Amino acid sequence: MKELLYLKDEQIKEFIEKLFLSYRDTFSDSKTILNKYSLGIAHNKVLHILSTYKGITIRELLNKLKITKQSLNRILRDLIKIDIVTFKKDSKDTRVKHVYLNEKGEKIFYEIFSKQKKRIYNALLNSSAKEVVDFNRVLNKLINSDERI
Amino acid sequence: MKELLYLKDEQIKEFIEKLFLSYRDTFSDSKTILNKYSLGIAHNKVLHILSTYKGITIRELLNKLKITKQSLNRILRDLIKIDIVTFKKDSKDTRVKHVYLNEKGEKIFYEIFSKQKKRIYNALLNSSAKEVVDFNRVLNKLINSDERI
DNA sequence: TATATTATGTCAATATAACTTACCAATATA
DNA sequence: TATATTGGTAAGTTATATTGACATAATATA
Repeated sequence: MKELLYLKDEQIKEFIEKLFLSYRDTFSDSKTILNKYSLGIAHNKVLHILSTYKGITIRELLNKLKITKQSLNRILRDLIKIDIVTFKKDSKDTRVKHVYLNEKGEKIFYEIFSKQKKRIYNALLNSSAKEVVDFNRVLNKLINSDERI
Repeated sequence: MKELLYLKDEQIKEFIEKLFLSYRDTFSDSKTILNKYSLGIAHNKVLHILSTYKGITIRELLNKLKITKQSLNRILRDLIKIDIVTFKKDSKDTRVKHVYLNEKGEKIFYEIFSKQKKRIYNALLNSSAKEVVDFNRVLNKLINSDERI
């Protein structure tokens, strides 16, 4: 049994503020690169997911991003225009489309990611392995309150 | 000296994804209440800061939020319209305005906060005190890369 | 005292990222 | 065959933010 934890509202407010700041700053770190390719944060998020979940379907993308397919389509059209994504029909269910980054896409994403990486890398490098494990554990509890793919 | 930590890109990507999810979900938890008062996430953030930093000045608000004063003014106008903020001139420098939530404002913010609180509360309550401390420590390192007020 | 700077407010135009509503086609499944 | 699922698209709208310009009042400084 874990020891009891007494939580004041002020502490919880602090955590909410910090979650916002860590998100905001992590996604603003990459702005210079995004501007270079006329992309925005919305594209950053899609590229991130495409890089992690290779061959993800449109439906799964929508479930992860929790945006409408009209919004996603705007983003995908931009990515198609600059030729950094490819699609492949599912072999069994031909309605389903799998999305991939092509070589150019992987390169551009890595450029973006390198910027975002620094903040995380520095924070984790200045932490102990135990701290990182605990950080990850609490983070998982924060996001696993509701279901994901 | 802390033990060496080996970090793969995939692990860092995971952390970036989780930071996004924890932020997004925490700030979508309060949507029902915000809708009730015709407010949005931008208002939520300002109310949060006003609740934590009572009597904050406009300049400090701008520095915390990192938005333009035009954007902040739109938000403040809405808060004035529904009569939940008050202002007080600084006694020494009368250019400076201090912003406060009034009683109605504190009430509405608490309604909003109560929704957001649940996610954090549940995550932290299911964690040990040590885990929470480590979580906080890493979070601080993530956001203290650049200066704030 | 004259000038510069700071704090705040406002107008207009624009950008980004999302939304709602509606409709369509192809395919899969009960 | 009827219904559900996967994906695409169009029109119009909303929320949040931007840039640039201009204004006022108060304070700081040369």
